[in-house]
Amino acid sequence: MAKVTLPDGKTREYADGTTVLQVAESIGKRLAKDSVIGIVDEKPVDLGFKITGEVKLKLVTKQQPESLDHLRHTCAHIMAQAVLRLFPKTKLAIGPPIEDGFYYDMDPEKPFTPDDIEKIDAEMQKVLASNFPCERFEMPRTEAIERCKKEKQDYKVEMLGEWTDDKVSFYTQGDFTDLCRGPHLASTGVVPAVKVTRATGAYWRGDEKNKMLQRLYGTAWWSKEDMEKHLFLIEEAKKRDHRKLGQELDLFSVHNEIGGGLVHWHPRGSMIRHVMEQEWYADHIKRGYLLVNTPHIASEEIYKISGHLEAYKDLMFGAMMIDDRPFRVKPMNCPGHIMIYKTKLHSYRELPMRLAEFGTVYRFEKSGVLHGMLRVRGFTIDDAHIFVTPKSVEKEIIDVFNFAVEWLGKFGFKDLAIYLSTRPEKSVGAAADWEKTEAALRNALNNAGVKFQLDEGGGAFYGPKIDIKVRDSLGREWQCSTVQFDFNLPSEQRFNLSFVGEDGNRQQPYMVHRALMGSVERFFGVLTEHYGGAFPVWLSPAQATVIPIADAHIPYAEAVAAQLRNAGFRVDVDARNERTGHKIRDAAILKTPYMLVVGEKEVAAKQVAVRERAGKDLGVMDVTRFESLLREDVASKR
RNA sequence: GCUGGCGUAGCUCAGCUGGUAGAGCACUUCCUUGGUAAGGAAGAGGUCGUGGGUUCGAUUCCCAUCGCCAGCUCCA
Repeated sequence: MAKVTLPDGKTREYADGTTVLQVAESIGKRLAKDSVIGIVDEKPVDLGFKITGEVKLKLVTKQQPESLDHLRHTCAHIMAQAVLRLFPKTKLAIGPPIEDGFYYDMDPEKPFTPDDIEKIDAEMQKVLASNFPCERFEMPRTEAIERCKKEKQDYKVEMLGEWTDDKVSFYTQGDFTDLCRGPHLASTGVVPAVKVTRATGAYWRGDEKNKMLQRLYGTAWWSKEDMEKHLFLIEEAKKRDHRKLGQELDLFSVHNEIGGGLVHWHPRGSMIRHVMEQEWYADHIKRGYLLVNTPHIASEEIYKISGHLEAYKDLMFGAMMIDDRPFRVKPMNCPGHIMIYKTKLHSYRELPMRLAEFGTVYRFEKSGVLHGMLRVRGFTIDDAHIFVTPKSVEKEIIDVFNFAVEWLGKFGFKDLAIYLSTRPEKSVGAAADWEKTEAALRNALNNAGVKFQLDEGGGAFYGPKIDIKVRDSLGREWQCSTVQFDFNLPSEQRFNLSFVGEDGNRQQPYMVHRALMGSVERFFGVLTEHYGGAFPVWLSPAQATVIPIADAHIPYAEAVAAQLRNAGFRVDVDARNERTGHKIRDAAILKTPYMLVVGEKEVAAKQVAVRERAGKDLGVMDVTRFESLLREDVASKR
């Protein structure tokens, strides 16, 4: 007798060897139809799994999000099956489900072309149509190694050699068999919607020392509509790509002749940056930060002291000789701020001392990682270094964290991912200090009630950090804010910083490195995608465009613009010899928040006809009335 | 850096198997003075990323190189 306990606590009895599917059928037709796999005693199993003895059973149905993982896992196998049919000599590596889809890493004789992808996709449809049952069988691991050797599946042999299980499982679906832990869908025909999306390279086991394999990506869903929706969202995301918008909206450019990863801010982009910087300065001054400015190059000597040459060398541009001394372009702003701190003796009463700067740094990033404004070689950090007594470091860290959250909120970033990043491989300082400071950051976050994830080994070389990441339109996470705890640079072995304590003795301060935006370039890129280029009024490079209907109305348009500019707003006049519709369209494409149409009637009444960028007509109003409308928008960061 | 793809006018792109280039938008001029997402006409604009090679001849084929794109690795 098999005794099955269901999630609701009820127990049912079946004959030994009853399958999971049969149990589902005994409960309800609908349940049986929607069940994808079973979970027996916490272990996922196929629907065909035969139950014996006393077990707990949970059925995973299509309605549960995790069922998609199993669908996609089976799809990875179906894709591999299609590939082997078309390219029999392909060697298979691994094929897991991922967010929104799956991939399979493989080693074909020739890399896949876009044409191959279509063929593979078509072949997959045939596999679906055949509705092969996915059948599990087991064999001893040693036997499995022999089998895979015979089939020349080198990567499977390698994996099997490393496993310790005595028995391993395979799955067969029609003409295809693959080593796999399972579970799988009952048959290939169960898959309603699947598509191969792209092929790229990927290192075997993610290690760049290993061979580069071909990774085929695919996506799969429980309905065609879900897949269409997903593909549509991807298309929409492409429209928001900051590189595309950067060109369309005339925000920035990058030039071959000057070099990759070196961003040129155009007037419209620079205006947005300027507004952000002004806001930033005001917020920092309000919180007692002190503004500083430091040079872009420095003698190597300083980077020996800081440890950059030791731990950060690969990311620094090469040395240039000046007066027979090697100099470097700065990769970080901390040494300069530290030197300012060191110019005099400080009392504990002065701390925390917060030195802030928009510091432009240059880092040598490998050419393949450069990406618009999000990954560049020269960028400006909205940097600050806070010199703080050990006693108040935890409070300062929380203050900074809250400052960062408030700052991101101003730009509509509410969905944040927070990480605690611990000691990296290349690091300086004693292990005990690392443990102590990691614990301090953890405490600070816990005490503030912040939920966070751990990023093992993701810290800076001089200390652990708290990172806040935001998502771009393609779902990629980008690090913006960072709060870093540094006990290394102030130490005797480095810059030997001190302050005079209450007892009159010299003590060593801690440092907090922090940035709210991280890189201004990256932040701007993410922001552009976030708003889809439709910047809120307070940030928009042009807040309104005055559109005279005919040449006769140009003087009045200029007068309106002058009045608004006088009031502190950014206003253009479109005096081109074009029809009104044309000018409206162009302003809409540039996503200018307001269009002020002025013709004969407006000139006579001394008014403007206001239209929003999305098309809404706000009617005719006095210029002063429009002025207060703008003022409200700016004040509320709309 | 690695694997694959791409690189034609300011932008978006056409150009089959080799015979030195085309469209739309943008730009300039003229006509038009037009009321809420493209008024009309004419003109100008390219050593087809760069350097080699094959060929009587290369934007087209081959090699190298640079850049961009998708990922991998790495990272703010």
